[in-house]
Amino acid sequence: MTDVNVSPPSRLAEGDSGQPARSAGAAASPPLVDIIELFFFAYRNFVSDPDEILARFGFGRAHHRVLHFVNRHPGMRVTDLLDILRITKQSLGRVLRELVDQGFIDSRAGSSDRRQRLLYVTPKGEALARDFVALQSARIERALAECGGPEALGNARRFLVSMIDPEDRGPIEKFITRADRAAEELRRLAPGPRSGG
Amino acid sequence: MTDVNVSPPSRLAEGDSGQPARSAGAAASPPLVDIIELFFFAYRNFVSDPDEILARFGFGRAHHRVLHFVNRHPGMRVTDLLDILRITKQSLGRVLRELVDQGFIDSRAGSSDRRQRLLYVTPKGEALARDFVALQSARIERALAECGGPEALGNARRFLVSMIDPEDRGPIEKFITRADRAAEELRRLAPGPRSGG
DNA sequence: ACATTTACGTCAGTCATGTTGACTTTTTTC
DNA sequence: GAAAAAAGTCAACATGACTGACGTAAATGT
Repeated sequence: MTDVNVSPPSRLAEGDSGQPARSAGAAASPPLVDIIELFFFAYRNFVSDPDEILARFGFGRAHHRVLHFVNRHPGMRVTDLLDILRITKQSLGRVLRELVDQGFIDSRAGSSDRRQRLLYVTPKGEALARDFVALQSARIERALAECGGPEALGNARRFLVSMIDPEDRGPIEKFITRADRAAEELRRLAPGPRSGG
Repeated sequence: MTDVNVSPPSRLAEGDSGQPARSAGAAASPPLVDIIELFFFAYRNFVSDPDEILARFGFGRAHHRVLHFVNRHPGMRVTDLLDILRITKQSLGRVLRELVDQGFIDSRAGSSDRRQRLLYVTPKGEALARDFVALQSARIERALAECGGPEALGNARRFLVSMIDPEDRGPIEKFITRADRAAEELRRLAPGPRSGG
């Protein structure tokens, strides 16, 4: 099973087509431990991309997450955000209040149900959210380009989806497609005032 | 499900021919934002796998990281660990002390340089570290199996490596290969009672 | 030999972000 | 009109990061 070459230094750079060694419970270390570690290091770089910008506003990574998801889903309720982030409303409350106070997020009462607070990014908030997406997208683009073929994007997406708990995938994919569709809609209706400013 | 191409599939194909929209604030969202979000959700699931076990010992994720890396690199110095984890020695100190006090990690003075504290997992610590690796490996194996072909592992590895800052890759790859080689060595010398096939 | 540097540890304080639990207000729903 | 839901708030606490200062032992350089 572990006849996957461990020694050649090029192991990481080259994809290797060795077999994954189906022995889930016990041993099976060698070929998968590196994925565990690469995932750790990659994610650490990934989330630290926005740090410098965040620091300029006195924000942390929690602010980034909140801003990102509100930007992706304008008009979302506080409860929706809690479901996505899986934190308590007390934790969210602090961060959200700062974002609202500093004019990055706007919170309006729902029209059909006035108990709800619907969350929107302000233009200022949208600009910041776009900066973050641009930063992280640049890293992903570079990575995909390094991977070569045009199938790299699909491969990465498939892998990441498969890494998610099956029971979480439905909601997450629904969330993503809905947000993408809404963004596309917006782009069609109001083309192009962006990127100029 | 995996072809969440909600928008014109052109973006990535054009990625190289067109300009990569490098300047912050340019357009270019649709196909990459989903990767950003999938990375977030996937990593969250990934790191929460060991939580239940950790809680049984009153440990947190910091303990997991320390134990993992010490297990991977027996005899590593405290400074090495600090370099890898990129935290301060004060932060590491607390966690490390708890792991030593509870008998998961052993800290011996170096023989050639007696200022050094060389870190080793105890049998108890090794068992725990192996549990964590088994848990996370199971998720990765399942994901790779879902991705289909035998090239899925290589694809994932390439993608993750490419997501890492280029200047970090050398040290990280060196670390991983060295650890793999040492582990292989150990397996050859002392074929444990544990390792299945 | 002595000064410097290195490796490690520790005290003291702070910050960011998470947690529980209890409670209120407003509004919708049954 | 009672119950439930959405949101907000207060208080207390845990974790894991941070800075800065200081101490001690051992290696190293001149």
